[in-house]
Amino acid sequence: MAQTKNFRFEELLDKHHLKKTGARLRVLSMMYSKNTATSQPDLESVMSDIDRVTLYRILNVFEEKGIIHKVFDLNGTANYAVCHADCGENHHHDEHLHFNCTNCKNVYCLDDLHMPRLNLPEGFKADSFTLYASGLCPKCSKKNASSIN
Amino acid sequence: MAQTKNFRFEELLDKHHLKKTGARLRVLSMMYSKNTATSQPDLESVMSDIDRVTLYRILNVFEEKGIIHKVFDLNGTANYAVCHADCGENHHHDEHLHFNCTNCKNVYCLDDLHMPRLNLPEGFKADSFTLYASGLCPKCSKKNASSIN
DNA sequence: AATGTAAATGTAATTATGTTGCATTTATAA
DNA sequence: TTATAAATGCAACATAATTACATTTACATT
Ligand SMILES: [Mn+2]
Ligand SMILES: [Mn+2]
Ligand SMILES: [Zn+2]
Ligand SMILES: [Zn+2]
Repeated sequence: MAQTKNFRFEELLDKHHLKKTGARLRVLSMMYSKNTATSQPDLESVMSDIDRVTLYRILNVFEEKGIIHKVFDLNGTANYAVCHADCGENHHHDEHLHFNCTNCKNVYCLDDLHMPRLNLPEGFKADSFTLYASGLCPKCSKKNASSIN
Repeated sequence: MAQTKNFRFEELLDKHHLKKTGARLRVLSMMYSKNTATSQPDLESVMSDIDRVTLYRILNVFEEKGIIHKVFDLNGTANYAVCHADCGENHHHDEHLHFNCTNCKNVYCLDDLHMPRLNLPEGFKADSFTLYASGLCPKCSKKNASSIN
């Protein structure tokens, strides 16, 4: 039931010493219910009753706490996805592939795809990597195959 | 001398059937003179006499023609860099590492670093990849090492 | 249960980024 | 030289994001 479901997010907010407000619970609920990232514009239109500034502040504090991470899609639009790795306050470890479907515009975090180790040119000291790919997601490539026009 | 230098860019514009205008030559000259990408805000402030809209249009047409490519840095800011691969009209092949220095904010295109082949989960059909890394560039890591406070 | 307070939200204003439509200018082909 | 398509400039608009400050609310403490 809905109550049990929300309890999980209340615990999460508690853990990070954040007050349990309706807006925060709704943002968490929405982001955790999908297997793709959520764009800022989508969040804004879905939660149009919540003030835009509040939304930005919620997203920022969630990112700081390591609850979500930001990823820009091919158009430079900010998208947000829940962190699965052991992310925490100012410690993000979201080194996975971000797949951007050119058809449905969804951004998928492909966590299980471990980052290939590579040796940078002399002098460069990397502390984080992100891999981007674009193309067709499973749903869209299937649709595409059936509609051979 | 300056005349010889500019001749190279005039040829480039010719090749792509673009008119040789002062604004375009200046943009080319600036981007080719650096070994890092140039941010849109930087371009705008350096070329403040050129209209903002004109600048956007120049960048867009250069990108379409395969002269430059766009890359978003860690803050989602648009940066532009010259294409070295065999890019052309609507054919980009800039599948290299983009290194974003967290200190000087410069974006480096590390062309020689070829993309590692990786197998995506069932159903995903990728047609382009980009690898991002962030950390310290050679200059900044050197500076950092000497100033142990 | 009442209350004090820091945290969170709302509101208004401002800045940055990017686009569109239209008038004017200019590069260049003829 | 001239005609014209291409390029630029300008005004208006749209969206994204931030800042400052006033108000409300969650929640710890009494
Ligand atoms: Mn991700
Ligand atoms: Mn590049
Ligand atoms: Zn798709
Ligand atoms: Zn640097």
